[in-house]
Parts: sequence; structure tokens; C-alpha cells
Amino acid sequence: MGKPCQTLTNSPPQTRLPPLMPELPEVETVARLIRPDLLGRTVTGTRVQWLRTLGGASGAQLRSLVRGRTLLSVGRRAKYILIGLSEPNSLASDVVDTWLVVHLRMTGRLHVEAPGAPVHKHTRLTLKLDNGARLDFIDPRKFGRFIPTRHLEDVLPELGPEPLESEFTEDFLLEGLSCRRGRIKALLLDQSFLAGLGNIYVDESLFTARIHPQTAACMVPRKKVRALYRAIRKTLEDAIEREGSSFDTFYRTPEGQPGSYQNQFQVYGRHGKPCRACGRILRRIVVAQRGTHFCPSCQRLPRKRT
DNA sequence: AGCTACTCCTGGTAGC
DNA sequence: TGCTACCAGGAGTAGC
Repeated sequence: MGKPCQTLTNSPPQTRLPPLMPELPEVETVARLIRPDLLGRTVTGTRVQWLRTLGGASGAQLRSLVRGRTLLSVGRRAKYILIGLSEPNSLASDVVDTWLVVHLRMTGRLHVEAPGAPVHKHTRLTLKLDNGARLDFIDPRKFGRFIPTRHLEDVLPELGPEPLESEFTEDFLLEGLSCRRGRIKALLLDQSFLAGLGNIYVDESLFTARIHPQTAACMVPRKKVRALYRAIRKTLEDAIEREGSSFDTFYRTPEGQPGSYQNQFQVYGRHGKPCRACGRILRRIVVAQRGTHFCPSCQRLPRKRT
């Protein structure tokens, strides 16, 4: 491949993009951020720069599924952003008949760009809208997916309950943990058990509940399971309140500010620094192939079966 | 059931 | 300054 042609007058902004790792609060924040700019707009065209973003669909399939359709809903399930489209000017124009299933994975971003705005270097896919704006999917590491489908169930994997909905109860967690011998951290990362948690919020929740990440799930005492239940909900609610965690100013909230939950981290990314609760130096180990941050004093492995 | 290993990817960084 | 090597990590899959 030849070197891309660049001019001094028309080079796109090469914003630095450090890791973001969107989990439930970040995905919720993104959905809320782009929703007002998308609802009611009609897709006039598509452009795909990285085919694998479509998760197996072709550029032609994307085009035929979305062109001429109106964006009717922007929601979230687990870490997926679900954009619902309907056929305009028909009796069923308020019924979603097509979905865009978006997973940001590590570094994906969804941006609504004003007409004529420069295209970011790592834009993998674009929907053109009837007001001249664009919905850009930007993803430096190319792990993210933007999948068009008629049937959600064809694309979404098996997902556990939403941790902030009423379906997620203390009893659900007590029961779920009691029959599993795998490590608690691996279980909480398992989206088919509980949907939406990722590495950051699992580490934070386990610290809040004072549970060692390598504890076998069935060995967590009932009292700590209850603490974990409260910790998960509180952690996610607080993070949504603060509009997620941002590691850069590229991603902004509707008010133009980056999310601020990263300032609340108790353990994530703080290995080598003192625990805010007891002063012991925080450690980093690998559990379930993930960097895992914890306090060796506050979070101890249980000695015997409970 | 539950573990490890591998894959997909590139930006950032450490070491030279 | 420039090069190479390595690492991070969500989710899917394969193999034991």
C-alpha cells in the first residue's frame, strides 16, 4: 500500500486516543449523548472503510438494510448500543424493523459529526444522514462491531440480567454464586451470567465488597455476596451519574465535558499506590487473562468453605 | 464446568 | 531520533 497523500491544508485531526474500555456506564453515556442527534433522522447513504466492522455482513447488505430508513430509537442492552430503524412513510413507520447492533469493544467511538466536519483517521464506517450530518464509527484497534440485522436475536449472544434493572436481585446473585466453583472475577466478567460489567467495574465492585478476585464464587460468604450486590449497583449508578470514565478529552458528554468517574477509582490502575482504606500497597495480578487490581489487606482469600 | 491458549488489532512505551 | 519488541484487553472459539 502506498503512503497516503496528505496536505497541510486539509489534513484530518489526529486526535490521540488512549484506551477507554467502554463498559455499561460508558455505553449508556454514549447512547444518551448521540440519541438527540439521531432520532427522527433518515439514512441517506453509507460508507464502510473496514469491512470486518460489519461482523460478516457486506457493505451492500448494510446499504440495503438502512438506506431510506428512519432512526427510531437509540438504546442499550449490556454493552451493546441498539439503534432501531423503521421504514418511513408507511403504516408501520413507528415499528422498528431493522437494528444496528454496535459494540465498542476496546476503543470504539460513535460520533455524530456536523456537515463538512473532517473525517477522523480511524473512522471505520459512516452513515450519512438527511440533514448532512454523519454518524461515524471510529475505532483505532478495529475490535468494535457495527452490525446491521433484521432480527436482534441473530446477533446478540446469550446475556444475563441488566445489573441496574429489577431482574437483578440479591437472591439471583446468592443463587448464581452458590453453585459455581470458578473464580468470582471470571464469573462477573461473564456476560451470559451478568451483562454489562467489564474489567474496571468488576475490580472496583470487588474492592468495595472486600472480596479477593481469586475467591471461588461458591466460597464468598452470604454477607459479602450482599455487599457485592450493593457494590455493583452503587458503582454502576455512580459511574453513570459521572458520565462514565474517560481517559481522554476526545469523548465528551452532552455538556462538553469528559466523564469523570476515573477520579473515583479505588483500585483500578492504582497498583503500587497505597490503598485509600488501609494504606497497604495495592497489587496487580492476572485473573481470567485480565489485569486485576486489588488490596492484599482489605481483600483476602477465605481459608475454609462456608 | 472451568481452565488455558489463541485470535483479532494498533497505539503507546520501554529498551537499546 | 529511530528502531524493535512487547503489552493491553472484550469476546469468541478451540482444546483439554
